[in-house]
Amino acid sequence: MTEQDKAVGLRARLVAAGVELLALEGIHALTLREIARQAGVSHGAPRRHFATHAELLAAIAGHGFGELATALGLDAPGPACTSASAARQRLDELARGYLAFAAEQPGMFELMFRHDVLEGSGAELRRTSLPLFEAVTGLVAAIRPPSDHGSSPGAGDGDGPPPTVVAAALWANLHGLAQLRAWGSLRLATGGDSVEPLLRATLDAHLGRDAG
Amino acid sequence: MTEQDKAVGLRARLVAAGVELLALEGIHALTLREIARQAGVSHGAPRRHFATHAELLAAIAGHGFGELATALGLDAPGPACTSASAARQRLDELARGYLAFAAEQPGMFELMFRHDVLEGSGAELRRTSLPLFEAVTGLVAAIRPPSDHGSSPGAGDGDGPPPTVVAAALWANLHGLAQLRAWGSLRLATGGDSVEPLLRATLDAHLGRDAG
DNA sequence: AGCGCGAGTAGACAATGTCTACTCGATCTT
DNA sequence: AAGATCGAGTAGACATTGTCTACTCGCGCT
Repeated sequence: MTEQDKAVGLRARLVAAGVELLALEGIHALTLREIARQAGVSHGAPRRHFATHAELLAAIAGHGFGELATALGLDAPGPACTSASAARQRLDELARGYLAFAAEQPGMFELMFRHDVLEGSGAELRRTSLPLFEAVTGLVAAIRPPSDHGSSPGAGDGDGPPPTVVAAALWANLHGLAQLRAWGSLRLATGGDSVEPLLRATLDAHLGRDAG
Repeated sequence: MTEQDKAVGLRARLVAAGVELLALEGIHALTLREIARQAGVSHGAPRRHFATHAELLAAIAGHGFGELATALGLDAPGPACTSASAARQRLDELARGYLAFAAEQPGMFELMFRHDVLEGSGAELRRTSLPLFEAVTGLVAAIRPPSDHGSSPGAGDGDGPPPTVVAAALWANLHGLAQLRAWGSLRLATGGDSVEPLLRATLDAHLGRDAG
């Protein structure tokens, strides 16, 4: 609405208006016309920058992925976390940050993983979550290094699955926790709505119980 | 459309039309008027049975929960699964059934966990998933019985979290796997789109690696 | 027989996404 | 420097949607 807003271009202004609207009113308020209204332009203006409504929503979701990456500290490369305990602690931070983001910005979190609304633009957005997954994989590998002591792979109670698999399973677990909490199922299941014991059980299950 | 359809009442016919439409066209086709069209009535007819569009969608989702319970064999009480290995095998079945349902009926799975569209009716629907959770909890308890050998709680590498927490974490993990696979993220993360290794890693992580 | 009422119909209304015609101001050409 | 060009935003039309409000019809009841 201000002069500075006008300077940044309508595209960014529309995304900003959508983000604000999403946080304030929820996902149902993200109509094309309402976003245009909030940005102070006519309902036909967004079409110059986004071919369709879904593209605008995808841009808003993209902003959310950027915010998530920032909240998790994935913008800067950061220290390598060589020691296992440091990696474990970093994974604790990442997991808590992920759940906190989902809890504090439920509308944005929901939009980010609504593939029906993102449609074609979903593929590119999915790539945005790749750095997060790679970071988790690296940390998992730091905790459980690929032991090269020559045993045959997959024989009995060996080293367990490779870090990629552990990281994906852990990520899915975190995502499920966030989703079910947003849905209110955890309150029903465990009585309280605290995710803390569930988060601890999840991390312990996938990464081992040794460190905290 | 047939005479028998008319006999079962419009309410059930609308739900059936919605289920069929959801499986065939996806969630975007579930408009009130399209469902009414599919059921062969005017667009005002559903209002006699469902006060609002969301209520009709909630009824369709409820049908989905029933189908899921049937697919998982939760309608009949079934044998108690006293032995740990039998319980573990049953959990394998449940997990695979859950993922299979999400994969085979993606539209229904998505609708079932879209709390924004279920609105007020969500609370009742959430209760529908309670039997599933209780079954998982019981099986987890059968695998890891509450050891009463008197050690102080939470002291070091003891018995781990109670079955309720393990069951909830495992359920969240399965749900996250289903969700991320539906979203297409697993293909990006692990290369292949097979959930089998992820499922195995998940079960092993939460239930221990001893049995298969 | 007359009446009431449940159930479905038809139309109206506001709101939405998309499309098209148009306007206006800046930039570029000759 | 005057006129053409084009990007960017406006305004209106159109089909579709959810909801609301008469209205109609058929069945059972007193």
